[in-house]
Amino acid sequence: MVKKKKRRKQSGEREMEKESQNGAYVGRGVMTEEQMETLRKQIAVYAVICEQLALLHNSLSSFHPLSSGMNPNGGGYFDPMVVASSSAHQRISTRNRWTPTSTQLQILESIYEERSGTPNRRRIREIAAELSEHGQITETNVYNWFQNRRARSKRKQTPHTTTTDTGPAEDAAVVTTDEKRSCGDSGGFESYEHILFPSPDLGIEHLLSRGELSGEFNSYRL
Amino acid sequence: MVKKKKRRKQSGEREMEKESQNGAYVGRGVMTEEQMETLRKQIAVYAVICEQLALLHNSLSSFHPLSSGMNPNGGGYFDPMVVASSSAHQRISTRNRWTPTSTQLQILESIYEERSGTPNRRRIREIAAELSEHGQITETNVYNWFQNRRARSKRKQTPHTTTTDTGPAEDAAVVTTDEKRSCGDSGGFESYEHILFPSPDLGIEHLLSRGELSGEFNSYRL
DNA sequence: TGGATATGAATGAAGG
DNA sequence: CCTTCATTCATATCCA
Repeated sequence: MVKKKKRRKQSGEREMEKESQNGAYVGRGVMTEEQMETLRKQIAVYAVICEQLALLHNSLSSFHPLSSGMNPNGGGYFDPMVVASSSAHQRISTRNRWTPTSTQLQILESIYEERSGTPNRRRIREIAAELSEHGQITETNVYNWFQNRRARSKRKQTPHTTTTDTGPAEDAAVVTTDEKRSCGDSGGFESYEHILFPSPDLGIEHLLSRGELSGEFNSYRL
Repeated sequence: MVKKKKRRKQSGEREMEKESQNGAYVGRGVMTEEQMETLRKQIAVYAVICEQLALLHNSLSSFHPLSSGMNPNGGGYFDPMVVASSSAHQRISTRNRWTPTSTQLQILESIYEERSGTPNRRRIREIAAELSEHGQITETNVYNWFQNRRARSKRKQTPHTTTTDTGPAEDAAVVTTDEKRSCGDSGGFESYEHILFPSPDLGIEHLLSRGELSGEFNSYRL
């Protein structure tokens, strides 16, 4: 998904091989200053965009006013009940529900896509190891995630319109039942090809606009 | 061969100007293929980072994906959402959520009472079929309704003493890091700090590779 | 008009 | 794997 502009390299990596416009001959493997400048610009642009996104993100994600504390592991929070009172009791520990970070989710999704079926134990281990780079996670989490993911995506049932729709303009619709939820992105390397050389002047809004990124999915169950 | 330099700069525009490490001398204004490759990687990294941030941002911001998942049923009333189906993508900012009609609600309640147990799938189907006579509804709706009904009635007995009440030991929690649903945010920003400014030199494989796949599935069981 | 509450839906985890 | 529960999110609705 994530349809990027079809524009491919606007800084021809190609032409750099064929000629040298600054006069000095350069063999394959070098590029002109101009070309280099273009690349530099692109990097700068990305840097800026990243920065902006980061700022934007920060401003948007405000912390919750009356939230209770979280445990340092980042995986859960304090339990609302039993706090004071009781004797030496394991403070935290109560209910720590793991929540994947967006990065983790993306990775999980991409893995999920490449092959159906729940990964075996070894694979789970690997995945967990990899994901731990992006946040707190355990093998059980990974296991559960795949179980749930699979089970839930399987409910695609026809929303059996149940007739009586009174639907005057009810278009065919027919839920596509793509069930691939957001971020599907092919976690492959090839996926970055499209975005390798986008127009440097694209702005933040451009990046954010492809927001709906959902392949779609909803209504699971039965 | 990628030596992991500890470099931190966000755009290595400098070094590409200074030397040619592949031996071939190149005048100012050109760069070796290797250097160019480095730049290209950096760009790719930024592209990916931007993408990640964008995704992250989307997941955090209030509106979320869900494009056409739910079948257009507005229950008793219509929900103001886009119409023109011809246009491919438009902003579906409002999620339409099912709302039982009063008739449906009555039926649901009565069913709920007669058998507090959980209706199984078959039962759900029947109920949905019946209720569809009184308005749009899906099995999922019925399922969710019972789920929620049961869960909430059960929770009625536990007056959540959360906040609001001068919680004596409440605020003791002290925020260490906020995680929760918001994935990162506030202090959590550090959680994806590693993808924000990874070492440009090797960030790519870290960010993009995961297509190694392998294996077959066997028993996993944790 | 903004907060409090009700409620549909999403999802991690537990049981079987 | 499938079902169920518990918790949480996002909205709709209400009220002052």
